[in-house]
Amino acid sequence: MRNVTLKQLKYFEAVAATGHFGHAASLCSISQPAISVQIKELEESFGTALFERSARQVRLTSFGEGILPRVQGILRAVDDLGDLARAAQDGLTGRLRLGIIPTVAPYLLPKIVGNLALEAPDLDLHIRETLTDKLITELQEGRLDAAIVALPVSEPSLTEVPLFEEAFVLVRGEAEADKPVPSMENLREMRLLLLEEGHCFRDQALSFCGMRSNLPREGMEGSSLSTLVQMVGTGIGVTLIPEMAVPVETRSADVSIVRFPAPQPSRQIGMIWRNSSPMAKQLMQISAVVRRAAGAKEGTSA
Amino acid sequence: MRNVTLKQLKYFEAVAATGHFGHAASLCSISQPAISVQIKELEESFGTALFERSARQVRLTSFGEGILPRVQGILRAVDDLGDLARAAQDGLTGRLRLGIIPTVAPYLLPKIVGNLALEAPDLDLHIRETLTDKLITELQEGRLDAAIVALPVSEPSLTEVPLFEEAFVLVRGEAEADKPVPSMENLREMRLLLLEEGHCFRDQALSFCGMRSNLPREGMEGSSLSTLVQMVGTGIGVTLIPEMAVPVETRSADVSIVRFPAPQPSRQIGMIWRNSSPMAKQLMQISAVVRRAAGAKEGTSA
DNA sequence: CGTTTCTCATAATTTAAAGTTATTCTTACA
DNA sequence: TGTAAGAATAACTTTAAATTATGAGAAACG
Repeated sequence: MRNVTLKQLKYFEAVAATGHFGHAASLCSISQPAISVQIKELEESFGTALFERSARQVRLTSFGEGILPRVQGILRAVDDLGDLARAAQDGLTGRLRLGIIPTVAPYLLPKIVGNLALEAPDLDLHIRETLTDKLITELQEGRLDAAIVALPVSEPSLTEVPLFEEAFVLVRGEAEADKPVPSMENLREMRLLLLEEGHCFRDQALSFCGMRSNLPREGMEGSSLSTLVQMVGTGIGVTLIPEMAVPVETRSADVSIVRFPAPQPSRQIGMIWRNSSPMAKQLMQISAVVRRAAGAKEGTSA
Repeated sequence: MRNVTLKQLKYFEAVAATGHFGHAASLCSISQPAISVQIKELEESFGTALFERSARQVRLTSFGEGILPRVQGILRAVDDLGDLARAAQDGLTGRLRLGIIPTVAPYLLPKIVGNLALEAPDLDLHIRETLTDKLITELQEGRLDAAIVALPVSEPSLTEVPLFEEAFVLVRGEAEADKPVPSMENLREMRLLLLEEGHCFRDQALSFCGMRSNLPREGMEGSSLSTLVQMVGTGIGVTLIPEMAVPVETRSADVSIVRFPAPQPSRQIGMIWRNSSPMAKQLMQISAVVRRAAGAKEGTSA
């Protein structure tokens, strides 16, 4: 037995609707024999007549009558697939699983969520905050759709798009507020508080200070920027934090902020996703939204 | 845009299930390129990717994930059509709209209904009782599937199948119970009570008595055999009824029954349906059930 | 009653779609 | 950096679905 096709079901519906092979044919924009043959094959597939043909009339058999609503349901369901597709492709809809590194998430997220809620209300946003390495793994395993990290990540299977440049500022005790900007040498002599191993910002800070990553002394690591700033407030040492974190983290700590003269230390934050991601176009749109949300200078294309 | 086909949906389901084009292909018993091409066309139809192909893995996109359950629903619905067909064709199932003439219905129906309930429990039986002319009209208009009437009807568009031969008996007053069987001449002199115009049995009775149909005198017509027998019981005249009606109609009336010597007057009851009816096979089966239900001598085939 | 008309079925042929094998391209992995 | 895995592409074949033309059966009509 040959298989049932959607075409046959469409023709069946048309004949049922018109009660006339010829009219059904023109309704389907094909010739009458084409309909006849396809209906016949459908009947052979079922092993039962769908229509009763008498000279002047074409009537549904009771079986045909029985399956008609089901057939209509099937055809409608198939059409709906197309509608879904149309809804899904243009505009930002559906689920977006976005990873963000911890040194960016708390400061950027409120803005992102707010902007996306406005500009992409149909987007179902899932956020995951963790270290860069983990984000990359999850991205490659298909458990995330995109991630916001510090560039570059230099994974050949991932596409990078810059979002904004983020300067680092020095956080020191409130007492030193009026002292001059320390030189590099000064900096190296200070007790620099760092994030734990794994945070990319830790490496970026070390790199700026021209230190090797195996330098750190005991008791000088914190698990978040917030902790570091609090530690600075107690006078243990100094630390670096990204510009973006300043308003939030220094609000309630006895610390002062120092901005370096140009060339300012900084890092580039960007968005990454699999090269193979079919959401690329949407992700590009989303990256633009995020960029605007960050209120930062436009990055150049990857 | 080319149309979506059921094949494509099947292949889509297979690839989604296996996460591998090659495996999906062998699952569908076709070659891998065939799957690739069909999936690609499906994606083009939708204007969106269904799968994300990276070198080692094939993953559903969120859109693909979204439509997968719907697609499975569609495929299942199509399979169900086939099941329905199988259920409908063999065995007596579905709706059967059966018409029966009034001079047969009350006596035959109880037996038919009982037997069909046993032998075709899945049959949804609709009964319509009315005059032959109306039954034939409704049959030809497709409002009935079959009818039980007196043969012949001689409609070229209808198939006739004999069910049984039914003798007529004379009903006269109880007082005349011991009188001899009346001759034809006697009969013509009696006041013959008849059914109203339109009943075929009226014509059959008249024909047996060798009378013209325009003979009847006022006040001698009844609307049912039951009425006629009651009238006979009051002594107004005599009547003819079919053998089958005897047990029911003479139970509570002061009448006596006379069976004629051979050649007995009789009529043939049969079943009719449209030549074009696709239920012909089933109707033939049903006619056999009805024949057995009537407990009558086997009729010969039409 | 034959004849015309309506309408579905069938036949012959063409066109289009779907499948096959062979090959290429990409990417991961040793 | 070469090898292997797996999807894509190409060239070609097979199969399915159209088309046009024709046939055949029943109703309708003069």
